[in-house]
Amino acid sequence: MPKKKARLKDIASLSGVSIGTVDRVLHERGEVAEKTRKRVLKIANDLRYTPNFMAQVLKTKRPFNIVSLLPESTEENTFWSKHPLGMKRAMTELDPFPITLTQINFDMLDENDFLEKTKTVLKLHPDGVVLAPIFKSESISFCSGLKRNHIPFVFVDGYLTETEFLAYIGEDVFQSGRVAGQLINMVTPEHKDVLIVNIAKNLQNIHHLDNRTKGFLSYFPESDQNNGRLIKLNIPDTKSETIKISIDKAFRKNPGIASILITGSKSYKIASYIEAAGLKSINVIGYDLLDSNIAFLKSGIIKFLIGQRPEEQTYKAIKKMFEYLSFNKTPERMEYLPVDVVTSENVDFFI
Amino acid sequence: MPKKKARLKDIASLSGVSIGTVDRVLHERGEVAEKTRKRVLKIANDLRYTPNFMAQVLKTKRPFNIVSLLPESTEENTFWSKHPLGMKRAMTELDPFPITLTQINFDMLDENDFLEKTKTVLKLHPDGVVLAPIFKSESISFCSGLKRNHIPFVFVDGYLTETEFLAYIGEDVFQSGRVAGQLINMVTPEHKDVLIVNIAKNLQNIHHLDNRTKGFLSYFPESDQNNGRLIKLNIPDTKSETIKISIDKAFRKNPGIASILITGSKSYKIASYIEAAGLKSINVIGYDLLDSNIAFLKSGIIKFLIGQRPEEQTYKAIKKMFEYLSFNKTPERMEYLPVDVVTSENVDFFI
DNA sequence: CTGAAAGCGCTTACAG
DNA sequence: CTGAAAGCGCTTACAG
Repeated sequence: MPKKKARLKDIASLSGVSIGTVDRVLHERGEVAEKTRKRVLKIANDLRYTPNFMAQVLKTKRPFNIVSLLPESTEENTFWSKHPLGMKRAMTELDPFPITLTQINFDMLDENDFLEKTKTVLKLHPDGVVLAPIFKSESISFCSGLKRNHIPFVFVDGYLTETEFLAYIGEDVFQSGRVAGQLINMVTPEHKDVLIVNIAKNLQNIHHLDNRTKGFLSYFPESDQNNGRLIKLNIPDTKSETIKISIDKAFRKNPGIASILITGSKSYKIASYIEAAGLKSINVIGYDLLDSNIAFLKSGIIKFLIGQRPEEQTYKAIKKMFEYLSFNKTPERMEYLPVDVVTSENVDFFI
Repeated sequence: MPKKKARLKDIASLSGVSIGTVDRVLHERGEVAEKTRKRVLKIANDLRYTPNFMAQVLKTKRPFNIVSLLPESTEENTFWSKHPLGMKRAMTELDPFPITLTQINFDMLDENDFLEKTKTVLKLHPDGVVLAPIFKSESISFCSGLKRNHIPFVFVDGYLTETEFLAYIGEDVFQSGRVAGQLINMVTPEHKDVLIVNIAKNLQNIHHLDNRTKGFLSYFPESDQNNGRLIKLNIPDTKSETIKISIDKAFRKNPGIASILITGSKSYKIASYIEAAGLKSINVIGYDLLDSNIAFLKSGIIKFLIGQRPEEQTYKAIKKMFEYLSFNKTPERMEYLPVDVVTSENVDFFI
């Protein structure tokens, strides 16, 4: 069974031609008599020829340059701090291959900065681009530019159906909302209310969070448990003071609240309020394994965090782009990573 | 920054020697004047030389033979059906390299069969072995035989501290018990009881399940919630009839039971009973994503399944063994895979 | 339309 | 102790 691999040489000698001719046939470079072609093809097939990968790579020296365009991680928003790690891991694995990666970051609160950075990317003449399409219309026009230049691109974190992206690697946002719905439903006592909190400064985030909220709400009609109310609260600001005031008000209006879902990654801000207010019996559920969230998970204020494997997103994005460029391997277009349910007892495995 | 990689040739010309000499220095094959050695080493260092992986593999043709020794998947126990898939995935990725894998399976209810199969393994003169040490004393003596023959071995599913294994990839069994404890604690109403069920035919399994049970129980003293009792039930048989009788009895004796933990992979057997008895409000929590368990998860009878990524265990075992054999890369010795919390809403991502 | 040859970077056996 | 050369399997430019 582990019979030796056939080589060009084997095909050549069996077909009575030189390896040059065999290669021409196999690579469809033409200039081969039809009769020869057929014969060679048949023998290659019979021998189940597959090229020796090592020799191929050793020989073809064309280097590919990948450029990533992602939001920069800030103190206010550390969600994006994991993404570079995934790219680093991918690049380490791909070290033997002739590829380079240039990482460009933009300010996710500033569309003009994004526009600037797209120009920087184009100037680098990338062979492939990995990006997070935070700003919708700006991203669409950037992607159509890439398309015009025949530069393939892979999305992480979100995707735009308006563009011809090579692949998307990331969360199934709607479904991650449903998972939150199910978890909240399990831990909320009957007839108690649930508060759904959106904290978002800009429109882009709101769109994303809306999808989660839709998924979350979609869980409930089917469920026979829990008849409490689902109360939505939008907080258009990330300041602790604003948050405190909003939540205070919500609690006063709705004394039946037993659980809170935070649709974005800032659950630590709510948890911090809950802790200060001594509301230990409230179930807090949020998203993303930020250090500050994990601290509240471990101290018991946050019951569940839902993870979306940011590091794996970029890791896979780089790998897929590489395989596409180097070996013409067309990737699975939509790859939804698992929605991880994380508690204080299993969180250590995820960090 | 992506400056071109240094080659032997570069080092050779800078040191004023031939590439043969450079190679001798770098591989510590001796027969080099100390002065030359030092000079070459310094230059190699300055150039940050790392060998071209592709060229190395292309040249060194020594094939490595890995043998796996795992329980066979049976109709009664499909847990082991995922493990071959992980090995297959690893082998597909490693297709370009000269390795072979021979899979040997044994009957996990028959120690004599295991002993027979260990002989088969040795006869294959493997360069490395991947095994699940189900039978403790038999595995220990087999492993010491491997050791004597300088054959490295990697454990999956469990490990034996008595042996000099190269690596373990698998669950943190105790911690997976704690995760179960936490989940049960979250969904069990106050003052209600929890039933812990061990279903095991043979001693080996009991040992494994005991560790989970210990982890499970360890969760409770710390918790301030839930003051119900924790009732243990051992069922020394996997027949549905025996199970029915045992559970019936447990329920009659303890009407306060609100939740059931099954410490092994056979929660579908309990779920089937619960469904038939119409006990919809009982929380059932079990382990492992067997098809039959997943069916009950989706139908709502099982609330949580805890997954241990069996496929990833063997995938990583093969990869680590390969990297050790081919590139002398000593792996992380203990690799605990994440304890996955799986519900009906996120299960599809895991299969 | 086809073949012979050089060369990718490394390893190894051989000659000196 | 050191160098020159062959060869792993493939690709590519060149000669005919």
